[in-house]
Amino acid sequence: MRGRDAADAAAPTTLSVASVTSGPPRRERADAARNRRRILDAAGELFAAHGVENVSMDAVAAASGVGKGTLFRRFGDRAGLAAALLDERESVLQEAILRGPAPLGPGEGGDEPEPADRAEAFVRAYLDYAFENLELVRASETASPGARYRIGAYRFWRHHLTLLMTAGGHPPQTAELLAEALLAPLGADQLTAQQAEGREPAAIADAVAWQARRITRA
Amino acid sequence: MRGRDAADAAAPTTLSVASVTSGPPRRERADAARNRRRILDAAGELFAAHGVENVSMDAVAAASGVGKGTLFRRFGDRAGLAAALLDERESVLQEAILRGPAPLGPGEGGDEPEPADRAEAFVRAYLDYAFENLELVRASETASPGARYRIGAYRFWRHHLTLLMTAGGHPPQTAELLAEALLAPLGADQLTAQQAEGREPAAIADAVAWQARRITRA
DNA sequence: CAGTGAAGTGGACTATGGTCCGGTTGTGCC
DNA sequence: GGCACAACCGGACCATAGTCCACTTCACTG
Repeated sequence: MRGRDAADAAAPTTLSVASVTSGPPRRERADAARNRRRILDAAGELFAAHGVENVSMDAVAAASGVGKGTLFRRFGDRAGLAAALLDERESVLQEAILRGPAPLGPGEGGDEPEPADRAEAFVRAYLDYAFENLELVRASETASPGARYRIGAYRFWRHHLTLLMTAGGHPPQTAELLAEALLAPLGADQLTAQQAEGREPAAIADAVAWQARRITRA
Repeated sequence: MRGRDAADAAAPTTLSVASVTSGPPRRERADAARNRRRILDAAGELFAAHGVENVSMDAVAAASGVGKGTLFRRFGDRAGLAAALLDERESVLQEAILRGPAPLGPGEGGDEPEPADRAEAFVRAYLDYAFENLELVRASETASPGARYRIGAYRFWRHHLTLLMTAGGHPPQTAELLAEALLAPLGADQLTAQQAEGREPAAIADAVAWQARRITRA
């Protein structure tokens, strides 16, 4: 991609998964907006009907009544498309983390929740979200190697956990490394593999949540 | 692939990365053996010269003087080829874990090393290995989504860590989940991303090693 | 040493993600 | 209204992973 569209767009409070649907700096042309909607709608239906893995980008383009070039121009690549589809549900979670009630969010002023509690709550909330949208999340993370770490949302999760780790008593450098280490088992590929092995989401959540508590306190 | 070669082969003590180079149940035909060597040699050179990412399977086939069909028949896919190339160095590590001196291995009979010490030693040894062969390991893990978890070696690492976790006092179910969670930040993709972000291998090792200790004890 | 069939071979073929660019169209400005 | 130009469009095009299968070769057997 020559990466114009997919790259620009503002930097809102919540780091959108791909910063695609948020308001662009200069208003988007009407035909472009129309095509975006069409693509998103068509992709949503196709994915729901046949499973994300089984839908080619060609198919999405065809079903949207749009050329392949347009599709890629708007979303960059397969991961970008998946990310855009995820965007809305994901920012709900981000919102809850930033401003929601404790322990997931900071809660009302006064009684600060424990970092370990917040970390555990985050892990559980994230896993709920991820398992509910597993195919899509996976597509957004594994389209190309390293895609996961480039997504805006990853930065958000990492930043959040880094803050919690710091609050837990870790020095800044270490905090970020630990945040990353804690995020690793939440990768969609890992979750998919575990699920394929017959592991229950609840069991996974328990294990990672325990780990999160344990790690948070220095 | 119709998966004959890449799938069969015996199950030796050390689970080879792809069980490709170990002795097959029925002796391999001479021409096949010769081609395998050719391919491995050519691939090794090409990878070293241009970087794993920049070498297409076509190029490997051409440089080996072998048809593409042969290449894929023997190694299944890109990941399989990378795995075969890794096989030797990797089984050195496995050997050290199974029978080497403490704390990485079990040591001489008598003074059993602490599980936490062994877990830390494993993490550090594995990271040494992984960083030294990062491109290849990455290719073996990310050629197709989920490839990592299908590789024989992954099972080996997981089994080893599961044992240590159990020894650390965790119930079996949890132990395996924690092993998996601890393996996650050792994924080549993750390591590559961290490195790209300017993180030092030593710092990463310290963080994950600390985490390993912390997690091992129930 | 010839016969036999399993194992092995190679390259044409398919599928698909992603790129390119000549032509079109919407928008702000005079 | 009409001009100018950036933004946008679409589909031909390319590269590459992986599949298929008609044909060849090895190694064992009588």
